[in-house]
Amino acid sequence: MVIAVKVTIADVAEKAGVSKTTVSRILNGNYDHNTPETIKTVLKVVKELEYRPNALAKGLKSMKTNVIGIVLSNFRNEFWFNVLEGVEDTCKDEGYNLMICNSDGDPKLEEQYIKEFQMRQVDGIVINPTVRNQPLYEKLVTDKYPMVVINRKIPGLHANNVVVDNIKGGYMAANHLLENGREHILAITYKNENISTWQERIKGYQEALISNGLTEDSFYLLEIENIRVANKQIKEYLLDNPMIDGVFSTNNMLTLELIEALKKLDKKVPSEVGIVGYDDTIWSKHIHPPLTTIKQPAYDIGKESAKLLIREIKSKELTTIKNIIFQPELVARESSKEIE
Amino acid sequence: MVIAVKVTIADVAEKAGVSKTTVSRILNGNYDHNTPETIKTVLKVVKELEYRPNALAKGLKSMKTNVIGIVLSNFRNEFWFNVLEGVEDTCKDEGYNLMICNSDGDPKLEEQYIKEFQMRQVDGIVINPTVRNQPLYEKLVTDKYPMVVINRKIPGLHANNVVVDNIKGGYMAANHLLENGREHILAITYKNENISTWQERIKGYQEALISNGLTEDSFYLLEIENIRVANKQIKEYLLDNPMIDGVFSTNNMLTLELIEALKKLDKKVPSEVGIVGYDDTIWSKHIHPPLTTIKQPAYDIGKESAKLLIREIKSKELTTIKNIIFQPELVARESSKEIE
DNA sequence: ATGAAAGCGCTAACAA
DNA sequence: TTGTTAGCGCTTTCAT
Repeated sequence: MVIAVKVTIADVAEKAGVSKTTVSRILNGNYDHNTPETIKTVLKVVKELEYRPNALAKGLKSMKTNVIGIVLSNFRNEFWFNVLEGVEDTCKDEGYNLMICNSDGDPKLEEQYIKEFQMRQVDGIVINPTVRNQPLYEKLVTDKYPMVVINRKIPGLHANNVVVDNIKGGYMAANHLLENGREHILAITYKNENISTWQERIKGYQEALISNGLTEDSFYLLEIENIRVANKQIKEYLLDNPMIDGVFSTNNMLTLELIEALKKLDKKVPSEVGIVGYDDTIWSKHIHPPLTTIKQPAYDIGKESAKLLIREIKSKELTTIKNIIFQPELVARESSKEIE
Repeated sequence: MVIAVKVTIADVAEKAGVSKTTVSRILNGNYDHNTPETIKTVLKVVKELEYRPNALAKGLKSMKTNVIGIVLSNFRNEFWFNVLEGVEDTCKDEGYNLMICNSDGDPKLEEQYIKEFQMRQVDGIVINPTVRNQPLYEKLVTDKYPMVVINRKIPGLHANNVVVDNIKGGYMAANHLLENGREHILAITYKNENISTWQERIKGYQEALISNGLTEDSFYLLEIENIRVANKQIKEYLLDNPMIDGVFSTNNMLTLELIEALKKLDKKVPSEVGIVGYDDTIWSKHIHPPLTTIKQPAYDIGKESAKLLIREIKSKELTTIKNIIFQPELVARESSKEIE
């Protein structure tokens, strides 16, 4: 049995009878000035000794780690896993590794994690911002720390941004319900004044109503305090507003609660209430009735975000800030079927 | 505006008028031998300069990074996200950061990722093994590389292992169906000869049938080649075996396909066919009819795995290998309701 | 074509 | 109580 001993470049050099420099050069593909024999022996010794470069030492010299970090605000939503898969795939393709953490929506935690990433000399970060850390984000920008802000907009922040057109998404949802004969459409969203995602989806909803000739009097908006009270809030709202015949849910967790609430109240979908949800989750088409959703290209968002970040990391010159806006898509199913 | 410049311990030392050693000591809490004034000035300068230690340099010295790596085989299953959340929470509590990658079930990729983790001097790894890399796993064990194998057993491998009792899970599922009047119970699983997870769930299913007085003639087993053909395979099987009145699905993705197939065949759940699925996913109780499932404590699995790993990392002496077995739980809902 | 030596930022013996 | 120095494993300039 071989006792595990860490083998360094010096061991390789010694055994191969050359200098560390030579080994380093060969390992890094600077073949140009080396004898074929030297190359061969060195490579052979590397194999024999199972030498693996120490990334720490390498990084210390070059101040590059080939690691990017991602700060998510939530591990409970399928959407983020698809994003993550995209990010991970890009990392694999580009030779990066991925550090991940979960701010859980807490700005303090977010700040701490970002600082840890920086201490670890992570080459750049992808972040779904809590939006409560404006000064921190600003600092990252002025420090020219490679960064991509994802899924949310931070007002006034001059940073790479990858988002989906949420106004459009909201518009499509509400418009679809109107087209299918609904007249009193409720929009359900999380209560959070600062998050562009929710604001925009609601804005789109409002625009759809207006462009269909309705007025502000026809806006029905329910803001959920948090997921735990969602069910209760929704039931109460629907009881107080029995005219509601269509619901646009801006979040897939809330959609599940909505369905639950409707079932409890014995309101039939779609005959009495039509539903459009957000995010075409894996279960959307399997629930009863199959759910009409606004689909977001989560995987591509992740993929492009990481690509954008790595592009910025690699480019020596100043890269211009880039703004990628993906388009949502309506997937029509039974839950929003036309009222006969 | 301040130009971003990386400030090192030397900068702090100089500005504070002390040596690097002193700064280092104070930063690491070795206050014991320092003047209160020294401490105060140093800390003040650290603040002013916004000094952040370079984790690379630190790690190079100590050969410890306070990073653990996790190798998942799948980013598409809610189960893993709950596991991940548990891991991440433990990391946060214990001051570790997390690197993540996705082997996607590919042994080659898995091996590459593990080696990368090692090059990065990751302190330890959590892995859901592809099971096709036996020599690699053995080597990690003999090298005493801190590791926790999760969710699957590797035969003969003397490593920390955190799993759920899958035999019990399979048993509970089948037994529950029998208790509720089902007589011809199909078990659906992925075709993969080597994965303990599937084998054990099927074993439990068989044990349940036998202990209920049935014989091997009553075993109905469908092995799915891959998720894309699942629907087709299931439909064909059910057509060929119309006596099936109960189905145990060993995986939540397959369950969705199963439901789809039953709908297509116009078989009513639970009146004609009773269903028990695996993993109490977020949508289980919302689909139609609400799904009876075998629930696994995914979050706790993640949490305990990371704790176990970090315990091993921190312990100087040889730790004894630990084997944690979680118990599954049956969540009874409508999909398996008794035949009247 | 190859090597010696300096140095990345930090810690820790050892000295003072 | 504090500082000097060596060195973690690697890359890279500058010699040769």
